[in-house]
Amino acid sequence: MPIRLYNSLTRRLDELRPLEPGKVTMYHCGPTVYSSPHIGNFRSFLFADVLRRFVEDQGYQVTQVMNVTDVGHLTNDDIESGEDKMEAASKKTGRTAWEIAKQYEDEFHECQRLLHVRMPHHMPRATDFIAQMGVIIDDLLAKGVAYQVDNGDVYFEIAKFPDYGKLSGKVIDELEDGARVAVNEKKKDPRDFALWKTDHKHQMQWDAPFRSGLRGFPGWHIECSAMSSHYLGHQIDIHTGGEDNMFPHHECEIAQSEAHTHKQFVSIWMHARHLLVDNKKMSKSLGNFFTVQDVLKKGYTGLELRFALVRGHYRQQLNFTLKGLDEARAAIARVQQCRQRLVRIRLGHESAGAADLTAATAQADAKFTATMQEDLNVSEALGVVFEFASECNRAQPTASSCQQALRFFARVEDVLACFGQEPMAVEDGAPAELQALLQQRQDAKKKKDWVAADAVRDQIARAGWKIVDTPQGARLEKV
RNA sequence: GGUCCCGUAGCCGAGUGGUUAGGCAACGGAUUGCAAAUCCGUUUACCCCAGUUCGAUUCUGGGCGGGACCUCCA
Repeated sequence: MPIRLYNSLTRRLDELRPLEPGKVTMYHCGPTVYSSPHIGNFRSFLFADVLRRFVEDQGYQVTQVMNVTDVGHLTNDDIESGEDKMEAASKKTGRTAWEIAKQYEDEFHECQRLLHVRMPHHMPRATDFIAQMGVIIDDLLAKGVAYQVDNGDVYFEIAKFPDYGKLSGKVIDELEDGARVAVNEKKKDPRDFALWKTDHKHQMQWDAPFRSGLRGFPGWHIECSAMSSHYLGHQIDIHTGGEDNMFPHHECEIAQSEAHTHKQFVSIWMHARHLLVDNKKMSKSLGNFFTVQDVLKKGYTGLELRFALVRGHYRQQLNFTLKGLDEARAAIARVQQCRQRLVRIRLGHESAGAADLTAATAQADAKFTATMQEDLNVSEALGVVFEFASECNRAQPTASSCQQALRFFARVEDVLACFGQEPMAVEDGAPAELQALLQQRQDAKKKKDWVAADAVRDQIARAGWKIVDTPQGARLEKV
């Protein structure tokens, strides 16, 4: 069965058919490093991560590139006063744009780690690709699809690229009601977008690679064309981003890349819906704005946050709440509890039964694959996982069945990474002093001294462990 | 104003033209000294109105409500 993915370009589910059999190239529009990454950013990046993991799970060799935008992302692309976000952050803080970029890039990587993201193979910075951008700009000028205005700015000329609008479906009439289209007098068409901005005062400035003497910095869109072609070639299989990237960013990428190469830039465009918080768009003014660190400071783990952000279908708005994180915690515990028991039976710490889970495991595995193949239906796939966990809990399985079931859970973890590693058998992990306390409690229980027994239980709980009583006796589990 | 998406039980969230999604929460039961975990059972579903159909939550049209993009945002 093929993987089918919703392609924003064709507006239907398309089969993933890599240009090179067995290999898949992916490009993801990454962070603009001018502020701390927030949970909405990571909804998109975790979607990309799950996509990569599942495609790899299906046997493809994936090459994944995610850019770091550290220059050129204007606060407004069309207005002359549009300011580079890095520059704006610099003015606000009194630190250099380079320092700011470094700080937030590091913070971004830290968040990736905390959220169990499989690192992309390449995470290039825009500032390291000025020369490559220059080559493309030069070519676009030579081809006559870009033009330079008197102050040196270079713009891509939309009129020379009839396909402009094919991704977003935007057919912009110049005098659209309600849309705030500011007119830059220098541009031939308001939709024309900047490839190069001439600015001698900009902190981050380079000699225009296509014409010396013109100090300035690149436009935002051109970096993605330069970096994706550098690492992945002129044509790539999948390109992702948040829904807001579709227009104008991706539309512009298509225009400049395809005008440059005359080849179809991307086979499948995928866009993640934005995250809502308390059913509202996340914004600082509403007080519902969370960075990744904000959430972790509240005592939630990266895994719990990952679960909460990944569990909904990527093309559906997902409502994030703190309560949702509590639910995530409970849901994760349910699966880990189940795996814990399977591990114990496999190792002989708990008695095995006669139930054969082979068929149930194979069925869950096949269902998991099928739901994920259909446009990454994570919600339904999680349903399969939970149902299977219940099935395991109900059964008194054989040791080898446990082994099989655990392999399935390991696969789920490899793809979704939202439950955690396979739990250890608890005997392997409990410190000796806690084991001694456990024995004390057993003694107290024997004497029916419930007060003493409960006191010991509380003491163990404070150490981060809990007592599990079973018909076979009591044992410790890490909370 | 233009383009588009959504409206499912207390909450979150899949899916389907006729058969239990799932998670969390709540309640009852089993188990337990009491808990925890686990199992069994239960509760309130498909926004409204028309239409198509033997039958619609699922398709079509209209209405109401929420959201997104068109401006920086993942």
